[in-house]
Amino acid sequence: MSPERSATSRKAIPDKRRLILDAAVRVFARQGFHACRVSDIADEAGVAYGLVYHYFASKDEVLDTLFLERWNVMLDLIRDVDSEAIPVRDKLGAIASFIVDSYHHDPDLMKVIIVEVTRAANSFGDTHIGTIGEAYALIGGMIEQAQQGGQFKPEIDARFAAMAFYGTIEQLLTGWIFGLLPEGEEHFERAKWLVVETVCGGLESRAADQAGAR
Amino acid sequence: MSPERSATSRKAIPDKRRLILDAAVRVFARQGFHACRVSDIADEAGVAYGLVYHYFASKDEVLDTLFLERWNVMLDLIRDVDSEAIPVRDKLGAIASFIVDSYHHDPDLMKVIIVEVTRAANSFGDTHIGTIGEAYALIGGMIEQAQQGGQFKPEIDARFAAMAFYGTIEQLLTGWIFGLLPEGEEHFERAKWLVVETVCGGLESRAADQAGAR
DNA sequence: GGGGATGTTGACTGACCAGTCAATCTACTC
DNA sequence: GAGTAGATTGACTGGTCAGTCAACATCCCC
Repeated sequence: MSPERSATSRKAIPDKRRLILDAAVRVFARQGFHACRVSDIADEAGVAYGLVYHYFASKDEVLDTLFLERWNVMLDLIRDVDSEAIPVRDKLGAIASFIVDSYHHDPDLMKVIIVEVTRAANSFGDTHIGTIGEAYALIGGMIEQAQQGGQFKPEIDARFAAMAFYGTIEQLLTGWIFGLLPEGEEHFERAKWLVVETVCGGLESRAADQAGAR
Repeated sequence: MSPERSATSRKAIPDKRRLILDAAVRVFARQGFHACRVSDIADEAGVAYGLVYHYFASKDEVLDTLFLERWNVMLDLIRDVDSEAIPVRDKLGAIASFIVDSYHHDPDLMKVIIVEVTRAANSFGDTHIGTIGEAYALIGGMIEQAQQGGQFKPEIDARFAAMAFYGTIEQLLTGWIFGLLPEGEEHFERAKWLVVETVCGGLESRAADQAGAR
């Protein structure tokens, strides 16, 4: 029936599965994981209730799949960036760009990941703590290297600095998700620059040496 | 029966209510809001199931109460700090200190607030979006003032900068909550300094002017 | 010491929903 | 075109749990 990629996929397996995953993103984003029913996902996807359980063992597994799909892409990107011979500022800029672009292209998915996984200490966050922490650790490693190279000051624990960097980005996304910050192409582009400039360069103007500084 | 503050409180109303709230903090922190039952709260508090509904209209109202109690204390502190005639760095430092100390003194409560409210875009976060946003706005105002005064560079949108600051703190708490960062007196003290130093001064060492800098 | 108000109890109910399953359909093989 | 394997359907079930309520306890005022 559907003309696209019938030649690529040996059997027609992936279509409906993907349909369900994409529908789940929309439903989770709109109602939240706990508040929605599995039937909402099936309805949104236009398939029968039972089909969700043909492709996924449980409601949880649907969210797990969505999270891991995206997070692993990010981990790959971070590793790629890390292996390049470019300044830290550019490395961090590439990561910030990736995350902001991810939100730009699929805000619902990023909303779900942040709201339902990344901060969900008692449910999905706990399940995926290893995977989540890996990203923090990779960024931390990058920063540590920059400290050893003299580009970053050594007195700030690299792990803490990594959290500052990632926390800044995630809070920007949160601001967009909650409608507290202006969205749009220009704002997204500006945000990428801002994250790097804030975390690397700081908010203080270079000219003035603060009176209260040690 | 209980000797403490029987003279202070006209009637013995507050005791059991407080008991329930404190028990709820522990239960929410341990199991999560959605995963726990109201009977868990009652059991933890050592009171009958129905009593929870004598003091609170719903399970939701228990969490609402916990969040508002704490968040309003923070809003008061931010307003107080804002009205003082001290450098921005000290103002931001005072806010960071307050939040870190809050976590130090009652990690469970802060865990619940961050995990269940601050990022819960589809449930409690949405309900309290006004109250939450007020904190961001106050911090943003502080930063804007510092920009006008020349202490902070003007090219970074103050609202975005406020998110960077708050996001950094919240991510540190998240790191502690998930067991990804070391906890303890020294680490908490160090974290306060780190937040301010990172956000105000940046990660880059002053000496080196980056090759890639514009 | 009567009587109203407030505090406290826990069994019960009604709704809700994740997950099951037997039946039906589709597509491909030989 | 019979046979098989996987895809798809949706009615049903079993357990869970928020919130109700009627009864009992305690306190305090007159």
